[in-house]
Amino acid sequence: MPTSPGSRHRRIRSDHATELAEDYVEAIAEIIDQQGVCRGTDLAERFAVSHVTVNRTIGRLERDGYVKTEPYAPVELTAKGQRLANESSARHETVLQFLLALGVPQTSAAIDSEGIEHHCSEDTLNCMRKFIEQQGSAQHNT
Amino acid sequence: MPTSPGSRHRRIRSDHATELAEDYVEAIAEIIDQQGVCRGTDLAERFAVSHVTVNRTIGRLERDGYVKTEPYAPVELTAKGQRLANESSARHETVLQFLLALGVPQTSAAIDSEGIEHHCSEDTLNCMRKFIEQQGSAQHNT
DNA sequence: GTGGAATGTTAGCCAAGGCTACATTTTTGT
DNA sequence: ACAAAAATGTAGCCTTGGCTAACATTCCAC
Repeated sequence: MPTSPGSRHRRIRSDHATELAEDYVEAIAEIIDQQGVCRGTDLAERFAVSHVTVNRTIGRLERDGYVKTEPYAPVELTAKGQRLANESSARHETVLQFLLALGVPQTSAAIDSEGIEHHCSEDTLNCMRKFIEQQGSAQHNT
Repeated sequence: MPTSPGSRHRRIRSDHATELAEDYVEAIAEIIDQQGVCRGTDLAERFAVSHVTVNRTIGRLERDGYVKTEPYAPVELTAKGQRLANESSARHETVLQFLLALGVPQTSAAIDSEGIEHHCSEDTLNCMRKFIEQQGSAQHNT
């Protein structure tokens, strides 16, 4: 048992707390990018939950400063939310590209990357980036 | 957006539901292996939660058929629980060895592997195993 | 400009996974 | 043997993240 017992699990628990937030801001940014605005309904469909659940989750995101909402208006990201969305989506992309470079089939890579992205330290992400590069240049010699 | 929207997230949510169970049975098996028996206190310390939380989690595990308990007695795994523990710990080990082979520093690898192990499909695990083997044999040429 | 569809809100329910405080049982040390 | 300490159990509370049902608002079409 290296490092203090429990510390790792505390980290995992706090990860969980922000996972949903990350998924939401990432989705919101993507939807705004694609469709101009993001409505609750879009998120409900995306996450396959009821619009009520979306509503309350958005409420927590607003409480925590990630989004701005007005009644009956589309959801907008704050600067903080935008920042989190960017980081999150960059991380997601890294993990996805890494899995593909590793040889994981598309469908599995897409699914797994969404679960894995929330649990990668900078160390791990760096190694993934390095691997992607190496694979890219290795293409020549194959 | 390949595959039906939402289906992935449903999967991620149901993953979450079994994550704790996997972590617990894995820890229980390990503690029994090391110390002969596993008490609630051991788990509370391991996961850095109160003994009350452990107690209730164990209750759910018992309800779901993973463990057997008697009041004031150590926790024991059922066959089902043992099986899950074995699978879980094998997966954990694969992910850990993979991260190390990738070049991730020990500490980060240990932490990340605990979060990642729950989100890897068989496809991904297979690719990880293949990579570990290749790295192993590549040692010779370095 | 009114009615219906789409969207948003509120109320109230549930389970999981946290907690503290207090009661009970078991173990341990003298 | 027995008191103190450690472990376990119980009661009751909280937040998150799900849900349905009922109601309110907005928007578009006609």
